[in-house]
Amino acid sequence: MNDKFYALPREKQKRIINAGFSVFAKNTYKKSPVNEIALEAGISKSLLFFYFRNKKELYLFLLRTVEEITNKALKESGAYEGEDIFDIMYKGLMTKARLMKAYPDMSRFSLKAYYEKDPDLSREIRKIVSPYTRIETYKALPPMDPKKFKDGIDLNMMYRDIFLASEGFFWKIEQGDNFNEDEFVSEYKKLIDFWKSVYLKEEGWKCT
Amino acid sequence: MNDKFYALPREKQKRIINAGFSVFAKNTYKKSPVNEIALEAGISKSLLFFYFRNKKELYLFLLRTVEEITNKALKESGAYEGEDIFDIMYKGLMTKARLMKAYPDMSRFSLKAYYEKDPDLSREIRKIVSPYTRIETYKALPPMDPKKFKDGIDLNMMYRDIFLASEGFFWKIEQGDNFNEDEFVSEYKKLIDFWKSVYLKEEGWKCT
DNA sequence: AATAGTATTAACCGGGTCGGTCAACAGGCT
DNA sequence: AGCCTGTTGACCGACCCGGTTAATACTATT
Repeated sequence: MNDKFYALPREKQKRIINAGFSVFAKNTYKKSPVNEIALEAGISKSLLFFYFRNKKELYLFLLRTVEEITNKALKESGAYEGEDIFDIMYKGLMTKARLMKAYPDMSRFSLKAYYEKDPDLSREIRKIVSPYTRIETYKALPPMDPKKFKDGIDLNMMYRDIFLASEGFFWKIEQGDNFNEDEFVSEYKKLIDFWKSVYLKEEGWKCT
Repeated sequence: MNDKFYALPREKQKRIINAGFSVFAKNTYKKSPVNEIALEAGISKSLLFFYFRNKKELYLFLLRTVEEITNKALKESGAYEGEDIFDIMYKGLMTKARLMKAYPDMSRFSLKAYYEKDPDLSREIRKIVSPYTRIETYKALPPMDPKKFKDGIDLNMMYRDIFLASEGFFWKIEQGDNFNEDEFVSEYKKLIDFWKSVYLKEEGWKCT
């Protein structure tokens, strides 16, 4: 790929990247017209081929970009160091919301990439996509202090419930094209507070 | 469309229908090759064009078929007449499982149809797809007796939690192509039982 | 204003795909 | 053989798509 791309104003880079996410998220790799990406980015197809040698290079660049963006966001949010499970979830939510605002089609793109079947690509895709991204997260639940939770609660099932509801929540948002960040966050906060009230012994602090 | 189609053995009809669901679920209407459908159904493209005048007719037929199938299934399951919410959910689950086994790609197809943008189609799609199918179901929660639930539970939030988790559950299953019906049902039963244990006052009967 | 250098595009090419048609074929029945 | 019904391979014209290239617009420098 042409290094000139990095010299572009960030604004324009993002427009191109998002256009790529959008088109590749909608169609298979093979059925995603480069022209459509260029159009959506507001540039000509020729220029796109000036920055990226060919379609494949563009695609793989986008895939690497996903990794880069998410890793950076996760590190910045401090989502890894968690004391209590609800805190972790809240942090995760905020980063996800920020990401969805900046790159609306990124997650759908990466999901589609994960299931891409094109023989030219699948090998290289699996080389780039970090395996843990799509792992069944609920199996790696963080250590929790059982004393904090109400008696008789099956913690594994609790985590499963929370995890599934979160997935459903994000999924519904990714479906509709109307994405109001504030509403999104406050709705999810309500959910977290509800879970706290149901599962936690002491109805203590609410998340800020 | 040609009435001869209905004279076909049910087996063959289903193969064609499912092939249509599968291909149209993967791609946009415009980018769904009729040939691929024929191939997947094990017949020739020519024959497909013998039964259906053109691509559009085939598509709309499939859409009407979705309505027909789901309506029939819902009526048969008695999912409408519900005493308690968990019972309703359980019935709904079983019908959904049955449907997913018989028509694996149907729900993804109908979802995609809902968001189809093709100018030739969107008008006629909206004419066929019954509006209530995609309504936010959790707003139409059935009348519940508050006494049965533990004190202090926010019933609306409870229903929201359950609804979202179910969506997430179905969504995860629709993603992966491995669909084990038994495992599916038993997993969901576990969830329902968990919810009962958490939300209900008397830990009574488990669902059969 | 002329030049030079860079960013950007319109026009084009060859190969492939797709919706749709049609003449032909296969197989059972009389 | 002749007929009917179900089925297909081969074909067509239009369009699409990845990629190239020659030309244009833009900007800065002299």
